[in-house]
Amino acid sequence: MAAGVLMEVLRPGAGLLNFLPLKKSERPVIPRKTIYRLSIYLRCLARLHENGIGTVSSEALAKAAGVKSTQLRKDLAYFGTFGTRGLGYDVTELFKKISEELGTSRLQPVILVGVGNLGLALLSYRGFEKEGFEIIAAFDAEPRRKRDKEIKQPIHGMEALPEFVEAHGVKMAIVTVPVAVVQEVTNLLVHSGITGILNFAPIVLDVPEDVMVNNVNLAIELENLSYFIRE
Amino acid sequence: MAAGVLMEVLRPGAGLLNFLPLKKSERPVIPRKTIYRLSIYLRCLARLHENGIGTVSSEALAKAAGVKSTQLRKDLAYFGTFGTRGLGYDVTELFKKISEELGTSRLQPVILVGVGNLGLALLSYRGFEKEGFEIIAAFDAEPRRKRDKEIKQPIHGMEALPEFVEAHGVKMAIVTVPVAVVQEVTNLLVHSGITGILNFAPIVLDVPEDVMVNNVNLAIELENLSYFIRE
DNA sequence: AAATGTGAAGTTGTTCACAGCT
DNA sequence: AGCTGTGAACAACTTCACATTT
Repeated sequence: MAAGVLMEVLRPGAGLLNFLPLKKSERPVIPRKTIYRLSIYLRCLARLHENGIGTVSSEALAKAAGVKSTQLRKDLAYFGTFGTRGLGYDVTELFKKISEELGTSRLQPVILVGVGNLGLALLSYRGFEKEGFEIIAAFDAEPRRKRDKEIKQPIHGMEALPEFVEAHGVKMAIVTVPVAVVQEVTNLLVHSGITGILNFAPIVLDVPEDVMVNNVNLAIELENLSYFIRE
Repeated sequence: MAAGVLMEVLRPGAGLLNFLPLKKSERPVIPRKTIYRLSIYLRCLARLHENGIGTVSSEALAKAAGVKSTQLRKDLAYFGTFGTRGLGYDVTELFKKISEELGTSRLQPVILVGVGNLGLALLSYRGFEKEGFEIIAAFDAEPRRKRDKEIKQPIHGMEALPEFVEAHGVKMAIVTVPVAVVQEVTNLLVHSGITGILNFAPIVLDVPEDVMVNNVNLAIELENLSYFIRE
């Protein structure tokens, strides 16, 4: 599998489509786009593995991921050299290395805020767990309201959020609340200790420097498509 | 060469972070990232307008959009000059100009394929219509299956798709089918005349050059967040 | 012979600095 | 005085070309 998209990250003050967050780790600084592609490579490698393929060339893997082979090799070069010249890469080993680099080895707990249409769908979306994330709880201003659908996660009121986040050491939140309240909700999240936000509201969130926001804006994706397909 | 089977062939440029489709219109070639940002500016302008603000400086608008003011001005420069020096931009006028440039003035019909969890949520998602898109119909392999939720759009069987697309002149499709069938569905869509696809499956689709695919991959978004927020 | 790894070249995108209007 | 518009400088990213290894 693979295929990433591009909803780029917006940090207030830096801009759309910009670069690395300031984070000055000792590790080599890896460009954001490379990180994105590493996720894609990971999914392609998973498919190769499922099909019993043990070795792959940069050419073949790049093709599956939709990039040039030189780019793939450059991307890998940021954090090591794993290939065998004349042969290619060991699928399992490369998977493990990229996985380590991305830090996706462990299961990450995530909360979701805003149990409306979209939130409800995401709560039962299978795609997350398979990739190492688990939405462990949901929060909503009206937790008791009847939903169209049964979900396995509990829905709490907003007032329970700070304590829950601290108690469970949650660092990431998916935010699917209406645009009118999203900044307020964000403030609460940040205050509670959340440092990564996946935001579905069509607005640029104001957050401190050490908090990262990834925006997913479906209307913009459509608009973008519509621009490029017209004559 | 046992690998051939799952290597998705894709057109150069498909996938993540790619560039302009080859489309060489007479119009100035505007970078993809700029187009993305234009959509954001548009939404900021709409909010300014709602708040009764008639004039805005590049500085202020850029701040709302999360970019630098020079970038905003450069973006606009690709297709005209609309500001008044010493004063700024007329909100209504700039909105209109960007809207024209993006071609979002008219309402675009869209179909959705794959009425599962996510598809169902998107069908009742309010965010689209407000931005000029209308999902006019849905298609699914099991159109009669009972859904958890009432929606206003009709759900047709896959066999009805080609005729419908032609009859209604639909150009864009949102694809929320399982990864196992997404390529097959894509082939049908392309064959039916669809040229813009918003794909939620975690795989790189194989499409002809004149078809554009935007991928939305939520697991990758989360993975990306998780990478950048760790210490 | 086949395929990786990488410096160098090339391309694209962003920011600066300031000229030029209003 | 304030703010836009833009060439030039800069930075990031991609691709090329090829030396290197198996």
